[in-house]
Amino acid sequence: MEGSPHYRPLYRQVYDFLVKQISESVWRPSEPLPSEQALAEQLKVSQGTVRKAMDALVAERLIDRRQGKGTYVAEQTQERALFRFFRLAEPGGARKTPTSTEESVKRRAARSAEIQKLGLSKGDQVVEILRTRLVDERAVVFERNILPLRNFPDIDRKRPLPNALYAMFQQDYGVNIVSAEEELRADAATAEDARYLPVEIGAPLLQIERVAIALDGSRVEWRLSRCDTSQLIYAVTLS
Amino acid sequence: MEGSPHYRPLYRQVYDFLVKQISESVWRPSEPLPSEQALAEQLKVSQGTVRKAMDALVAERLIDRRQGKGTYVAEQTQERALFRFFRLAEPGGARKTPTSTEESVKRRAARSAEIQKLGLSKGDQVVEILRTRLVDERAVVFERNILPLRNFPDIDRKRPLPNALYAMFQQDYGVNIVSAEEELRADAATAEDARYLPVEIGAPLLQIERVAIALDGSRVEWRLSRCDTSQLIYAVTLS
DNA sequence: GAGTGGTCTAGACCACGCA
DNA sequence: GCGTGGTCTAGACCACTCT
Repeated sequence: MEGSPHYRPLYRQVYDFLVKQISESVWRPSEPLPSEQALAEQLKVSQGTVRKAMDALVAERLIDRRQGKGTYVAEQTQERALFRFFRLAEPGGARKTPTSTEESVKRRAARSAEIQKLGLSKGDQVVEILRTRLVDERAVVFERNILPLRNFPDIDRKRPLPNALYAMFQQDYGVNIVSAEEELRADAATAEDARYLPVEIGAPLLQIERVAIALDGSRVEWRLSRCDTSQLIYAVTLS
Repeated sequence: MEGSPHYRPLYRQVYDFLVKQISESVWRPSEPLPSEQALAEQLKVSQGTVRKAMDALVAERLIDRRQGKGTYVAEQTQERALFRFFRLAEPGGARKTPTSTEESVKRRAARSAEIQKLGLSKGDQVVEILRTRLVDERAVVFERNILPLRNFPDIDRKRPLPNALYAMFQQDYGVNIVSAEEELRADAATAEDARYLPVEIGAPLLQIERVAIALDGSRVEWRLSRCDTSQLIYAVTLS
């Protein structure tokens, strides 16, 4: 009793171990984990305990279980990464695949808003990406991404950038995005918006502000999207 | 093996049984279920199987487990129902509690858009509720609700309507809302919007269209909210 | 101390994928 | 037919709440 103020179930410890292996790339995306039995023996716990730990990882979409085959580290394919967080769709729900046109990629010192949103320190550098995203060959989103350079050391030298950045985050930098906090509001189109999107100044746009959260809880992307929702809608399911 | 094309695990059958008890109000909101052991004996399965079935119910927020005490049918208090689905908050995430002013409640025949959205039949009746919702004494949302009369027989005679309709749905009609599909877009304020909200015609508003889904999968509410997001934002966490 | 949910085990058996 | 994940059991013990 005394000496252990915080009770920590066995399966939690197994969970932490598994997360560690994945985040340190001991097991890499699309590779199989050892079987549940093998892990149970290695960690000296029962198969049920390993299973319970894995249940949480499945829920967080960090691993995939395939009955009869094995358990694999989930891979963020372009397709999967896109549809997980890109919410623009046709009214009714049919998902649309966007393409993206890169406008600019710049490295610079972080500004105070960015320092605050991303939990950086003064003097830290960031990479700013401006893109226009098209659906059905129509420009519908003008997007500004801010990435801490420390998490993505040479990202400003990679061209072209893929459509789904998060797949690249995982592949090239070992950064797994597990969730994103979004704040939406309606706003009038500015002159800058009108330069990138076929809208009139003053037209209503949907602004999406996103902070993406990595596996270790750190905030690794700040994104501001200005969306023309005259043809598309932003779809969410609350539960 | 033949004769059973669809494999149906035991815990699924237990799950179905529990859902049935709750949806038929055999166990009512805030009341305790029988203990896991008691249910296991009654249903002739092991405690672990009952537990696994209940895990799903916890995830769907239909029951609450309290260690040392028991398992209870989740109760949609005003507070809980509100914060579960009402997403307007201050920038940064601090939740705001809205109040509501009732503008009108009318019973009428369903229109074709409503028939389609709610899966009704021609000639079915609906109740239409118009409300203005205030945050910090400021009108920020103008809202139109469409409810099938068949699900809520005398709802047009209840006054005043509570702030959180879903708590009343559960309490008075046994209807549990488990999820909601929302479609958001930016739109310019119309003359009607300007009558209810302190905004200029043409100002950008956030429109939220929601279909609420009940425990049995049926769509029981269609809601259109027009929101002034000059002070507040719509907050979601994607995961 | 009695009763409830929560964890953990060891072992059996089922469903599935593949060679 | 073997190996993997998926289900199910019976029983032990732990943590928590209330009396």
